[in-house]
Amino acid sequence: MGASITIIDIARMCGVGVTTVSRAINNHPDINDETKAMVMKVIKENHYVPNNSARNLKRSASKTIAVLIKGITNPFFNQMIQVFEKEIKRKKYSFILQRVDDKQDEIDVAIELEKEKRLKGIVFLGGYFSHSKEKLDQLTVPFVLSTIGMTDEFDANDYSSVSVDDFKESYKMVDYLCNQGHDKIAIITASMDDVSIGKLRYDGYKKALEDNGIPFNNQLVRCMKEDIESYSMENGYMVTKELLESSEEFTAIYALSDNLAIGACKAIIEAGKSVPEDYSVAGFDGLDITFYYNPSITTIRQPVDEIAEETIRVLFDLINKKITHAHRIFPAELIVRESTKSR
Amino acid sequence: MGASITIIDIARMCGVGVTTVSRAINNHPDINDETKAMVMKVIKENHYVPNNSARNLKRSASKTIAVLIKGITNPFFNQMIQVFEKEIKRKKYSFILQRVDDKQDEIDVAIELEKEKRLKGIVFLGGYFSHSKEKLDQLTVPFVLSTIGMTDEFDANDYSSVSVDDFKESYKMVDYLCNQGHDKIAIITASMDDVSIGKLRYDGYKKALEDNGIPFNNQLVRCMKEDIESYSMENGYMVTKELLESSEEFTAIYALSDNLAIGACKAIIEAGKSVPEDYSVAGFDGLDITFYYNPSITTIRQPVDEIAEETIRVLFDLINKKITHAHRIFPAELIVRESTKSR
DNA sequence: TTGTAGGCGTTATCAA
DNA sequence: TTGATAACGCCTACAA
Repeated sequence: MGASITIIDIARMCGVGVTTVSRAINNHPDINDETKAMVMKVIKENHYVPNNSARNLKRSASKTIAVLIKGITNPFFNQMIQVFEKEIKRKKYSFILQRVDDKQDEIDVAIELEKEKRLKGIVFLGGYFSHSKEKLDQLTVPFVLSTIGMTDEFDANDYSSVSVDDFKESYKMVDYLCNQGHDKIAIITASMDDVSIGKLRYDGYKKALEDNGIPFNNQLVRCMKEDIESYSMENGYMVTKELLESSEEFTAIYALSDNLAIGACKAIIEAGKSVPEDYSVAGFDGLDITFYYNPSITTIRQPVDEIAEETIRVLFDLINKKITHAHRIFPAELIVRESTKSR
Repeated sequence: MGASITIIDIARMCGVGVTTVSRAINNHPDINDETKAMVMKVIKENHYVPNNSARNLKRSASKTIAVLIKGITNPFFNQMIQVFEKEIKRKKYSFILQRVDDKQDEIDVAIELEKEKRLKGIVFLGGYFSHSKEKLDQLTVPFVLSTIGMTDEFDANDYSSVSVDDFKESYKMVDYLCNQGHDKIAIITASMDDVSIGKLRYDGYKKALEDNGIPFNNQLVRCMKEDIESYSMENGYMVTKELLESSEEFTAIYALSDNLAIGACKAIIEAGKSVPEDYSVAGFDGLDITFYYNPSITTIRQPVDEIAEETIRVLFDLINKKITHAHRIFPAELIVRESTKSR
């Protein structure tokens, strides 16, 4: 214990120099096959494992990509991560997944990790993004924002992104509800000071109402509870309960996420009402559960795999200096299911 | 770019020695407050970030705990991670979350990480566990298996664990179904060569049938599809569809996980049948969604927070050498909801 | 309170 | 094909 076995120990045991051992480990060409086999055998027998800190310290560059993920709660991140991993490995790079706490600054984490692991590129997944250009400039390797809503306050030349158009897709859903004859559409949205996807989707809602000549009713705008996990089923449940208990009339609820929508359905069903007979409910994201829920839920399906693949493609184009920046917008799909009906 | 700024640069810029800078960074007592402030100011201005690899390399020990998680898909891991993080921080330790691929060997990952980060302890979360004692012995720091079903083939003195008794809790559920008058209970289970929780829960099913004098019917045992993500809604859906299309009679389905149960419900509803009127459905785990699903789902709720808290408690007892090993079993709770009825 | 110097475990450079 | 040796960036006796 304590003094772990090192490359020097192995070298001694093999009667060779450390360089030779290092060559064996790292598959260098300049080494005799027999020597290599012998070294590897000794390594196996003694369970020698190279120290990564020392490696990273010494190595000038390593072929590794980090994915920083904020709000690991989001269920479709899992699927994206699968794709990231597959694509990154296909490029013969290795892949690090780093969770970022809600309170942590993802750029700070990225800067630290970049030095520690000699990263070649970074993917930021989820969360809001509001950092000064000065801060972004501290990142010396290419990075891509994936599935992160950005407002216009950023210079598009300063970063790259891959996502859907949250404003437009949100508009699409609300417009659909309007076309189904709904004119009292409640929304479960983020807090009013949200500047990311929450705001974009909310803006889509307002614009769709406006274009359909439906007066905006502030009483139908319901923000998620601050003290409950955001975008969660519980949050949708609580907010909807309150809405139902209020005297406000409405025929449809548009929730900013599928989980919120599920909570909404539950609250409605629990109140002895029915979806969609009494109230239509629509979500956003296209989670698997929306298909399995009863009733199945009308939603906007984000093309998760495509977004993930394109994210990696853009990142490598950045790494290989084929481009300096890029913004890719994917269309999402309105999936009409049982939870909404015309009236 | 390239040559990143180092502690030596900072020292030069400040006109002090590196030791002083190091002291400032690491909050050492032996440093003049003014000097420290000055150093920190220069660090801020130049965006200096210490290189973690160098730190880890030099440090003989660091107060950090790693949580290795296999199958990040499992929804209640998120909740456990929250607790881990909170508890570990409360002990003034820092916390690393490391995802382990399905194909990776978690012990190998742990060994590497232990050296790289000078870990003080490890939590293994999820997955199956079948490693030789020889391999486990390569871990030189304490570790705890959390929520990992273990069969008897291990010497209980070789490791520590915190979990529920999967056999007993599974028995409880099936026994309940029997008491409700069900005698044709289908099960959606893991493949027959599973040696972990899958086997334990399946064994509980068989024993409960036996104790209730119900003949075992192999036709009612349905294994998850190998080519679909295990324990997923989709898997439960496909298996149940097949079961319904077969001529086999049954009145209840017991699924080894809540997600499987949800898939089962969907298949039943889609077939024009009703839960629980035509078929009762029961799950296992106690995920939030079981409350929100329609109908709400009868399940076994694992005391997630308690398990997580106890895991950390045991780990620190191990670290502080208060104990040499421990096995904690938590009781789980049968929650009867709408998806099951007596007949 | 501060600075100098040695070493953590590797890999890269160079010479043999 | 090999091996000695100098970094990599930091921390920490020890000395001042």
